[in-house]
Amino acid sequence: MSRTIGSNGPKTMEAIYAAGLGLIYRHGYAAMSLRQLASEVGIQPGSLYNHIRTKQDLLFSLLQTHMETLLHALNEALEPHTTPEEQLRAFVAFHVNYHITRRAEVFICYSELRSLEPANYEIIVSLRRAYERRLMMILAGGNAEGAVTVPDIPATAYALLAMLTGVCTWYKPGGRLSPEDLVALYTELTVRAAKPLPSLHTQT
Amino acid sequence: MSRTIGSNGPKTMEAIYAAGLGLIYRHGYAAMSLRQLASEVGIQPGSLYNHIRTKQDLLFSLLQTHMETLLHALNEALEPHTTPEEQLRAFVAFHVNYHITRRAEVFICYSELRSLEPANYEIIVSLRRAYERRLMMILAGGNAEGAVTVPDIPATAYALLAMLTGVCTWYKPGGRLSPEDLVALYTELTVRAAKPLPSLHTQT
Amino acid sequence: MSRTIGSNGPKTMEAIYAAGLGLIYRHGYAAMSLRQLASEVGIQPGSLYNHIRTKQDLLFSLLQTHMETLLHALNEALEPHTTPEEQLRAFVAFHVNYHITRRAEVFICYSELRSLEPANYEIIVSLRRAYERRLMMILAGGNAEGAVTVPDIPATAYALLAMLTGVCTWYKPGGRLSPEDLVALYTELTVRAAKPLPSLHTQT
Amino acid sequence: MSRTIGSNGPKTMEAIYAAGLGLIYRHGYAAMSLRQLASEVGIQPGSLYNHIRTKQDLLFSLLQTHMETLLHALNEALEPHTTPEEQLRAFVAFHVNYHITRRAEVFICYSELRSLEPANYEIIVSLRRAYERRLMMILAGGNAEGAVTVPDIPATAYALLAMLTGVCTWYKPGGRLSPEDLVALYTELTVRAAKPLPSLHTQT
DNA sequence: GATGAATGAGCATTCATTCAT
DNA sequence: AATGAATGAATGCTCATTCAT
Repeated sequence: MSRTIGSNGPKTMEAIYAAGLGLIYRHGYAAMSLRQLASEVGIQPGSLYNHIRTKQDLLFSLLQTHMETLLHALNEALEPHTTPEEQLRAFVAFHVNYHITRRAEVFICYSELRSLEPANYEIIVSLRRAYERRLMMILAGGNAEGAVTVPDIPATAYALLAMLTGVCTWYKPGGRLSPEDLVALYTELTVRAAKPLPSLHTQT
Repeated sequence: MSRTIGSNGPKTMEAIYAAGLGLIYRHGYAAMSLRQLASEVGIQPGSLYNHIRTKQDLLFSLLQTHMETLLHALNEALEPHTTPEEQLRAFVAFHVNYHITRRAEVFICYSELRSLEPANYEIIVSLRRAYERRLMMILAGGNAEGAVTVPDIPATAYALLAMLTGVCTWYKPGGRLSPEDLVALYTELTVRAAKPLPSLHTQT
Repeated sequence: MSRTIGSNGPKTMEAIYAAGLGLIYRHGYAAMSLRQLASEVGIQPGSLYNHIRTKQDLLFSLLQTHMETLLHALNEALEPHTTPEEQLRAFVAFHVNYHITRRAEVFICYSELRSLEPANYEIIVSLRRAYERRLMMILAGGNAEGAVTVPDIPATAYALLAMLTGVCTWYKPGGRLSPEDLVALYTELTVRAAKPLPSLHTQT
Repeated sequence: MSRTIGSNGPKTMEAIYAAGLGLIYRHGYAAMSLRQLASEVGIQPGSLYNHIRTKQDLLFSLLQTHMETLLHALNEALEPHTTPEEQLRAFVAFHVNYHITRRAEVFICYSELRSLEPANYEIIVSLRRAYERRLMMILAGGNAEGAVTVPDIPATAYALLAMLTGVCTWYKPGGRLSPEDLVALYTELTVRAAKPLPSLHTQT
């Protein structure tokens, strides 16, 4: 009803990204219609195309921005740490904190990979591999020093990442456990899993 | 003019479920069209309605059948075991084996919950909670006995389930690691995570 | 309002072709909307797709059917005739008669060539070349015998075809001139143009 | 932010007409979008409206300018000639030369008549009728003097015009035949068609 | 004179579903 | 149990046009 008039440029763009992120998170890319999106933003469907090229492009931008921000933030978080165990703890703390504050981005970055066209898929997947490699290198460093001992580095990395990322699916802000609790919990589980049980090894 | 070849009779139903499972797994429920499904089955779209009531019904049947089969199989797998650690190992072995052989069912059972209508959603989620409770009870039993010591039972259960279920997303049959290797690996990681690091506790 | 129900197969198909032909003739391919077409046929827009694959396909089918029918009919019309002048007269009579009874088909076959996708374009253009070649061969036969003398066979053929086809743009059934009058007129003009002016040649 | 480069000032108008002519010629009025046009001109779609009132107006201006220029040029070309045969030859030479140098204008002036709104249509069609009347009056003058003898003046005029105008559809600059060749060819064909075959008439 | 963001209508096409046969 | 033709709503996207800046 209330007709907005005149240039509204960058605000509209941000609103589209924000609303698009939420809709894809809640309903999925295929199930989100651009009419819904436009209506949440408060413009007509056709007007979306002053800001995005296609629906696919919106998804790709969302994922790419997220992955690049994530990688950059990870690098900053790991920088000060030198020993494998410190790095592992820093990784867990960073991952959990980042993932519970950006649940939507993280979630769609896993769930909507299949909605990407092949060329876009390759780009996002290679960014994700770079992220996974950081964890693998930490584990490898630990294995080398003996501070950390994991059975199979890639498989363990995938297992730990799945565990840590899973927090997104059940964490709700304001719930029983605070972010700090979660970081403590996941750090404990990860560090345990990454170290051999001394008794077992002593006995062997 | 007359009867076109294609699947017929009771086989059609099975073919619809099998093709539907694959399509939802690969493309997602919203992105799968009943025309695609019919064409994979070898019938006309209208003919689907001799076998299913609606698209939603097909999804629900797939998930419900999966969850009930899963729960039943879990009960059988846990039955012979009595101590918490044995039960935990049995749970991991069962979960990993089952999940890597039914990757599609397992995957859509997580990813397509949001595509369920509210009534159907409640039914599936409560089945899933029953499954999760089994793990929580094992952990609780372990904590009670001291054989296993986890910081927060529900949170640990979710973390472990996420880790174990994650195997579906990267396991490919015929890959570097055999199912037995995976069971061994995940058992090791789970048991480590579920037991305190003696050094820590000795020192405290 | 009045809902037509049940199978109406081949009739609908014919109605789509007939209405499509008329709409493309009157408004042009680009300016014809499938909504218009559906409404002329008396069905919903989506129902068109039970009969045609795409809008482009409809255009192509119309043109291809026309060109193949035209070529076939020309062959029949020319068959009984043997001398170049007889063949030329038969060609003119056939062309004029056919073109004033199928004005729409003929018109769109010229005007909508540019609306065809490349692959379809090639097919239609090669059919049209086959038609033009028939006239060129008649002229060549005449030149050889001396019964007919034209300056440049391809250019003359194009000129005559343009002249003869032009009848479509101004002929209206029931007008001042009957089809027979037109055939007589165009035959006279064509035969005159195809024969040298004796005076000119005597003098040279 | 500030002023974008691109065409500016009075040149923009010319660029719009030139690009519009080419686009309508190649794709047709309905199939040409103002976005395409703007992009060829190097401005934004909205900026077009500083120069044209509507898309329809652009088409009308193009056709009106063409027709008025054409009529004026014809008058100049015919002025020096007095006998019907001289006038007929002058008409053919003018028409062919003009049409092969302004193929686009000529083509759209026939093909896009139907895209004109009724009021605009009437104006253009009446200009075209004035052009056709010039040829009819030449033929009538010839018939009166006996120098030229055609069966039915309007029909013959339409036939000849169609033949002469057809040159646009197949002439390509730099092809096998030069403009002079074409003028000679079309003059020959026209003069032949406009004169009776003496032999026929002697025998009758 | 140009921009960029907006509108509202319209586009070709696809969808889940129905139903007479 | 299957078909094929239909529906009506929805899809992503494009259109000519407007207008504050």
